Amino acid sequence: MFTLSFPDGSKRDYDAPITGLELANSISKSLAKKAIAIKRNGRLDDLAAALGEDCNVEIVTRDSDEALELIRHDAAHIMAEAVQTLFPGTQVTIGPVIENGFYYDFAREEPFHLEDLAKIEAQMRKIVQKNAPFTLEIWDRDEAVAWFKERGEDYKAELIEALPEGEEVRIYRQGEWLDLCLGPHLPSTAKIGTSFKLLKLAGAYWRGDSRNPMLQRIYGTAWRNDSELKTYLRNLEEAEKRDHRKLGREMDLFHFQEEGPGSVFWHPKGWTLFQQLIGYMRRRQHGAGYVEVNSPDMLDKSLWVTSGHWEKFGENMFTTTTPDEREFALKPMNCPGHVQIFKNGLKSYRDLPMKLAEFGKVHRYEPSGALHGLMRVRHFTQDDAHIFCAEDQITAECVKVNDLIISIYHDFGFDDVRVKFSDRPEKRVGSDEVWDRSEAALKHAIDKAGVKWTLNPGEGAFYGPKLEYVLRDAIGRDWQLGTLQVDLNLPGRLGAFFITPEGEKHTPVMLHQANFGSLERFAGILIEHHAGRMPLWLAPVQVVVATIVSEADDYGRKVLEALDKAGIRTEIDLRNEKINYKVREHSMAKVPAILVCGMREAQEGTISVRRLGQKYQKVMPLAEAIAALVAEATPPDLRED
RNA sequence: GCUGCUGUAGCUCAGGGGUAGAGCACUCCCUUGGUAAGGGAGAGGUCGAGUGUUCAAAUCACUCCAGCAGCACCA
Repeated sequence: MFTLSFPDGSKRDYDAPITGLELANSISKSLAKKAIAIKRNGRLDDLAAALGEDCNVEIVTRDSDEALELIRHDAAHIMAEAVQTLFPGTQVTIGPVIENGFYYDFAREEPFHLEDLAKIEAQMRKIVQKNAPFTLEIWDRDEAVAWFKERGEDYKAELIEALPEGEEVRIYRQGEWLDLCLGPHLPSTAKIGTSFKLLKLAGAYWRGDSRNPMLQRIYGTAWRNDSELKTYLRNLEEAEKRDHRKLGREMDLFHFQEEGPGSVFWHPKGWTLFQQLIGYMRRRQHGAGYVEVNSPDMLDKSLWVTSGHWEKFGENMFTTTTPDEREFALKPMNCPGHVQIFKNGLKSYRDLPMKLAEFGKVHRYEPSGALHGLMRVRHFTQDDAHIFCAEDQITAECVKVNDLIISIYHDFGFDDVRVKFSDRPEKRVGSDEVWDRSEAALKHAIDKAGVKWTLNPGEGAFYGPKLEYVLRDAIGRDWQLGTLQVDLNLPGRLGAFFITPEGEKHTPVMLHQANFGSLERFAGILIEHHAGRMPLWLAPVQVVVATIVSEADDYGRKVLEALDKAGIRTEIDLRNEKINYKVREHSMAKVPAILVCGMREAQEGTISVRRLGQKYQKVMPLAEAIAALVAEATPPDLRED
């Protein structure tokens, strides 16, 4: 006898094993109809799975969140069957569920074409209509390998061979077709519904390793119903409108051109935004005890060899040979330069922690396929800083850095920052003992700071473990912004030391930190976050004064002058156009405030304020309007409240 | 870097073996109009670059460059 416990707290005893479907049926016919899987002690399983022991059990219906995962998983299987039906000889590899959808990687000589997606989708709909049941079979490992090999499915055979010893070989059959799979699955193909769509084609390396052959990946999305699918597709379209590359062009912020791949041409408006970011960061750094420095853009190659950068990143550095045949490299980082500044002149323990900050333009020859608007460029400005300290100061300094970064992001409206902890990579400098210490120190610090983090194994910098502060762009892609790294290696390699109270030479620890990270990338993220509608303090043009009739132009100029004096970035529109036209144009240009004046305002000394996104305007005395704008345009770190 | 796709006017895009088209933007003229497009006229392109096929290439083929999506990479 065994007992099943249900979500509502009730319990029932059973003498013989019972399947999920039987259980659902025993509760109610309607539940059985909606049931698509069970959850046993919190883990999903097939509806056909037998329950024979004490456990908590829950019937999963199609309305649940778990259903989405199952639908997408099944859709991947169905897509694989469809592809193999239409393109015999194609090998299947893996096909997992991802956020908002699924993909499957195929091995096939001939490339798929975009037009093929519609055919595959049509075939999928046929398979759905057949309503073939998904059934689980446990196969003998050797037989399974032989079976797949016989059919030319070398990748699947490899996957089975790679299964840990003692693990079952689970095969799910759907009609004629079958696949190796952990499951669980829906009861049958029709249960996935018809709300799916194949979206894109791409290449992807077998097992994620660029030394392996490239497979062909087909991405799809699947939802519970058409309205969910429609909403998702519409959101995708909306997100594309926020793309900073598109907005950058429309708002005249920056551009790229063929001669400078991965290099930004900042236009006056974009550069204004950029300068606001720098100004803000300078204030924050100053307030936190940093001093700003500037180090050379180009340094002798030997320095990069000593630091270890050459060994790891030599191929990604821009170099130049001078007429006297010295080889120089454009700096890909500021740290070696900052170490030189630290080394210049004897440093005492009294100087620690020493915090050097720089807005340095760094140059990295990024692979062509990695370039992406402002997010990934070959020349970018790092707001990076290096804290030289003693080992017993690491924790306290890291906690301060973390607090600073979080507070900075908060000022920009980013409250959902994710933090990843990346530990030692394969290719690294320094002994394991040093790595043990630096990883432990950083971990200790973030835990002390009370930050939630996830582990990113093996993704640390070559000289030390790192925290990555990650934000998401409009289309859901993640980008690293800030970082904090504990480095017990470079200072020693570059010969930095300080004098201890005992009068001994000691190697300092270096904390690498970047708050914005890349200013270019941060600007890109900001633009997407606000869909171009920047908060007043950041907007390149904060106010446009627009006159209704040319008799009001003189008054308009006075308004401009007053705003200028108040430090508001203002433009004036005296063109011979109707006010509708001017309002439309500046609204589309995402100017936060349009100050309109006609003869009425000129006579009364007022102004009509129209804020971006609002349908109505407010007429108020000029001085009052300016005061309100000045208050709002104050950067968050300078506000009184 | 790899796979697939794309490259025509400032922007968005149509066209397609017989030496180029639309809308918006731009310039000029008329219009002085009260909160998201007043009217008219005009100007603007070696069709990404190179090579080849052809009587003829923006159109076809190849190479390169750049961009887009994804993968790999990201100090």
